[in-house]
Order: sequence, then C-alpha cells, then structure tokens
Amino acid sequence: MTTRPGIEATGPLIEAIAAAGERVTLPRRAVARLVAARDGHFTAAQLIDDAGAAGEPIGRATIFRALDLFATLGLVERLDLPDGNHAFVACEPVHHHHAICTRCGRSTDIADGALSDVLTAIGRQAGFRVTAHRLEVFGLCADCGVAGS
Amino acid sequence: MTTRPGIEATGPLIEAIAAAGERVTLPRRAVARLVAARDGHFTAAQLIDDAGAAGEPIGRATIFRALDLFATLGLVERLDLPDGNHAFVACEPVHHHHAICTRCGRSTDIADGALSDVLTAIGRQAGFRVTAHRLEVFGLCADCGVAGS
DNA sequence: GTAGATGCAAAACCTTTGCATTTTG
DNA sequence: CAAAATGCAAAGGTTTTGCATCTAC
Repeated sequence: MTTRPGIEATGPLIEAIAAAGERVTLPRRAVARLVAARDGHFTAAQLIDDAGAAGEPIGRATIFRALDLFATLGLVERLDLPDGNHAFVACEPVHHHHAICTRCGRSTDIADGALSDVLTAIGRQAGFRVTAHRLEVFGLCADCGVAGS
Repeated sequence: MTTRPGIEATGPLIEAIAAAGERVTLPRRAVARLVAARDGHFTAAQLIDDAGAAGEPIGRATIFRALDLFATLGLVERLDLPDGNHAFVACEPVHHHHAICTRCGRSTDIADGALSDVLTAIGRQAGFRVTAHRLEVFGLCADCGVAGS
C-alpha cells in the first residue's frame, strides 16, 4: 500500500462521512468503529465506556459531537427509551424503524412497509399533513419470545 | 355552595385523580389546571414557568411529581420531541397517538386505528412479539397547512 | 497553511432526592 | 390522628461549551 490513507480501516460509516464532505478524523473513525461494534441500541454513556475499555483516548465531548454528526448525517438515529433516557442505534440511511426488545435490549430493523400509507390516511382524516413520523416498537424479539417462559 | 369542597374547581383531571384514590391536594389541582390550560404539548420547564406566571406558589419538585403521577394514571403522556427534549400532553385515557404540528406546536389526537394491526403484522414478519408501541407524528395541522404559504 | 476538530475541565441543564413541615382523608 | 404530599435546597447525572492545541485537507 502507498502512503495514501483511506484504504485501511474503512467502513460504511466512514465512507458516509467522507461522502458527506466531513473530515475523517481518527476520533471519528474510532467512534464509528465502536458504533459498528454495538449490536442494539446504546447510550452515549455506554459508548464512552466502550471507548475507555477499548483504550481509545477519546474525550466525552468528542463522542457527543461525533454522535451528533452521525445523527445529522442519518447514520445513527436518536431514540428515546421508555424510561426517558436517550439512546442511539446505527441504521441504514433508508427510512425504517426499530423494534426494541424489552428483554435483551437488542433492536431489530423493521421496514416502514405499509406504515407511511396508513399514517397518511390517518392524518388526512384529522386534517393533518404528515411530514415525518417516528415509531418505536417495544416487545420481545424472536430469541427472547421463544426462550421466555 | 356549602363548605363541601370538590364541587368547586373540579375538572376531568381532578376527577380522575380522585377516582384513582389519590389525594386531591391544592398543588395537584393547580397543576391540573395548568395542564388543562395548555393547548399543545409542553415541557416541565414550561409548566413551571406557567405556575410562576399564574402566581401559583408551587415548587418545581412538586410539579415534576404531579406530572409523574398524571403520567402514571394515563392522564398525560410523556413524549419526546425530535430535538431530544421531553414533553407532555394531556390526553384521554384511551390508546391513541399525537400528531404534533411543527408550525404551531399544537397536538391533535389521532386514533390508533389500523395501526396496531399493521404493527402486529410487521412484527410477526420480523419474528417480533409487539407488546407496546409509541408513535409520534409530525407535520402541519389543518390550520397551518392551509394558512402556510 | 488554514479551517476545522479535539481535549480538557468547567458550566449549564434537567430531574430527582432527603427531610422537616403541612395537609388530606 | 396517621399517612401522605409539599417545599426547599442540594445532589445526581447527562450534555454542552470555551479555548488552546493539534490535525486533515
């Protein structure tokens, strides 16, 4: 390999950052890696812990800023847990929602499917022009639903 | 009027509190009044301001506690704005959702309608047993949609 | 080389909590 | 009268901010 960087630890997140014309910095790479390593949703605090555990010397502020950037770019979504805490989930840049398992905490992507249409119809009835919606589904995932007593 | 209280400033909220066997205190009445006076959604901070403006000598803690009680009783719902802030809306104790106008901030109740079914179906596809869902719809209400340029 | 990102630590924020006092039922 | 709610103020945790320094482009 030549001295040209960018070919090394490149992932979808990093590519998206570069594509958006944002600077690809070491800390951002690290955060992207940590996010990618996460399975379900995670709080900022958890990511900060992860960073510490992974030996990444990243400041809390930087993590918040990176998460904020990712959210702006649509690479992660901010969501709110039933207990009132904020969390994030990595996500594909296509519109969809998350089904969060109340047992194991993992989140499964669910397609928007017929939802948009249903919403538009419901909105129309109420004289409402729907421009955006946010859905959070809670329940038991396949594993927990079966395993659960 | 006799000395029998309860007939005075009684509202739906107060009645529900009494019906639930919770104590009907002056501060709770005040908070109920403030909530009823609100049209759309409101944050705890706003209610606290309202209280101050209305000359109600209620402590912040009490407002948070009252709001919490109301939420537990299903008289108000906690919701999360796109900007990550928490808010509340007064609501009927039947399952439904809120359509929040991004222009005037008012919220319109929308029936759950076919949503539950759609969700159950979607969830089934993903092997997910849906036990709860939370939907927040954003857009323009009838007034703003028409008036809007 | 320059605009932008980082780190640190302090500040700001919102929400909860403890305890003596007051109120409700 | 006893149990529960209130108020105050301080604690708690989370997120943001300022500024000097460093890095990516």
